[in-house]
Amino acid sequence: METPNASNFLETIIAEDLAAGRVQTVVTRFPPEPNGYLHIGHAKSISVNFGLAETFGGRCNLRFDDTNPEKESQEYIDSIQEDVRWLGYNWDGEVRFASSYFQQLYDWAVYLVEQGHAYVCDLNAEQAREYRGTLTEPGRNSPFRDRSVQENLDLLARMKAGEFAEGAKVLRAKIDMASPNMNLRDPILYRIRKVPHHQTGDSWVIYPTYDFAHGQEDAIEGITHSVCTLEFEDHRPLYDWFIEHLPVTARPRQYEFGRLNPSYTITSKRKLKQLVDDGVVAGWDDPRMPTIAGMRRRGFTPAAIRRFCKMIGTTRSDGVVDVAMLEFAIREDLNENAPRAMCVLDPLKVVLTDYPQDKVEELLAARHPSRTELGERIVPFTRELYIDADDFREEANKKYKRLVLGKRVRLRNAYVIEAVDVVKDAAGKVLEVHARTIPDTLGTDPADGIKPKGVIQWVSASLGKRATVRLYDRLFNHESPDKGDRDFMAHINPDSLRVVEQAWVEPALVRALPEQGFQFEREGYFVADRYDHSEQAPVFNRTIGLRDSWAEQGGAGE
RNA sequence: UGGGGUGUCGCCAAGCGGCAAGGCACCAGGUUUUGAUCCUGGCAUUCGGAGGUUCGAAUCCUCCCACCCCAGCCA
Repeated sequence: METPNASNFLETIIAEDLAAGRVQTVVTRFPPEPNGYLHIGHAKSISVNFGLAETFGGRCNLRFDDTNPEKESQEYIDSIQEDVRWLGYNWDGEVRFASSYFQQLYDWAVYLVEQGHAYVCDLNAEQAREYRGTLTEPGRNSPFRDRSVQENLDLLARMKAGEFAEGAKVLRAKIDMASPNMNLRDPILYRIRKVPHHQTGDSWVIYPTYDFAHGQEDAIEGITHSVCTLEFEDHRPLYDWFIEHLPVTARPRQYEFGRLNPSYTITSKRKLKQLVDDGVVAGWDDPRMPTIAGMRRRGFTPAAIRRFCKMIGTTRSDGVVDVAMLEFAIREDLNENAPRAMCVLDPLKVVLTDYPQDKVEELLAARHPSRTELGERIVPFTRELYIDADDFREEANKKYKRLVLGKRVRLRNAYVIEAVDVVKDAAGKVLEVHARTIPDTLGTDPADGIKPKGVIQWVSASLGKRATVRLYDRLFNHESPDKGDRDFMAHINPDSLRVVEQAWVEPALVRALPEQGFQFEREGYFVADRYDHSEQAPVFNRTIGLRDSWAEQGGAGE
């Protein structure tokens, strides 16, 4: 068998395990807790886990790590499955739930008690913290640590039966209160929570902790490589301890990689939830959110997200990835695949005084500049048009390549025109531009040799359609909005959303399907809103602007 | 001041003792009916620092420094 070309440390490990015969088939899992929507950081984890299975011809499970019913809900379970599928991944078999292993987990807890490896502790949370010691001082043994097996068995059964109040008792592993690794100072296995569970209803009043559940879930499912993020590294000795002390039939191994931290972004479910709850954004799927659902609504494609995840690599170092890389990924995809169209965001009327009043020419325009197979669309040309106010100036220096009074410009996919006059209001504001069309300039330069310097987009004033365009920008104006103890709420970008209620788009655009993406030439990439767009009331979201070296040079400021 | 990690170009990242890949960003040209795309070229005598081993070190050894994670009955 050919050894796959290892391109990251996990692939190297797996390739060696396969080569050494330690595992026959690679089985990984993506194990989200259903307590929030998936975000870009999860996309990386999904890419890593499903990607590993794919690379080595193995399997990847989707398992909900639902051991804490208080924070979880069906809404999250549904959204997570939808997001994973949307990203283009298929999990092996049915969706799994940690909760479906509750009985097995409980039986193993009983086993540990029988072996003298676990005990019921009556310390309350505060006392437990005191007994635990600190990072530099060892903890002290709980006064309940030496209860008899018989008493522990009885107490555990009564915990399960609901005889005790929440917080009154916990089940703990008997390991080492002096361990320098805090996770080994008699960790808690079960706590009492008298709340119904979204999957198991009220059949349980005690729930296993992450530490007692995760590795065993992996063992039950035959996971060979349990991949998680760096902060769980200290938990690995405990993960291994349970596997070694329990009669499990498989031997999963945990490996950790560095989580994704994109700049100008937060990826904490708690904080994202706060943005939603405080109304800073319209919901988990607000296009400004770094959630999968939000990015989807923003116009990102699964391919671009997957590409980005591959691009950033998988390592054990933990840093901040420039969002510019994510932006590159979506631009690359959309540049290649999005049909072109014309949209005017800040309309300024242009009247072609030499063009017949009722004449309409149905011009043909390529859907894509290089992919001719995408065909053409019809764009109506009329006497009155809209161009962007920013594309006209009464006077300008030679660096300005748009329409200037007395000068020419190419109307994209149409004629070259020359501005001959302006109409202003009392305050001197330009209301409309009068221009003339240069004859025979469709698809060719002017016969007189005076070539226009630039090209601008336009929309027929009489046949174009009105549309709502939402211009999104990054949600935070700080590169690391929540690093350290920074208050991320103080770094919200107040201009993260600008709604243009009366943009003009070429008529064909109103028939766009929801979620269809376009490049509005010279503006950026846009998508018909997944929920709000309709032919009668078109709504487009800006996914990302075009690269703009003109603006970068300060051109916009001239 | 305990334990566990990580340090290669502004950012991500290859490299695993033989003479510093690649991508993003940036800069300079060229093409262009999108100031986009595309194309070309530039961008680490140096790998957190200091010693040491070696003919040879980003790669091995020693010490030091910086940053991240851990004291939830969260995951």
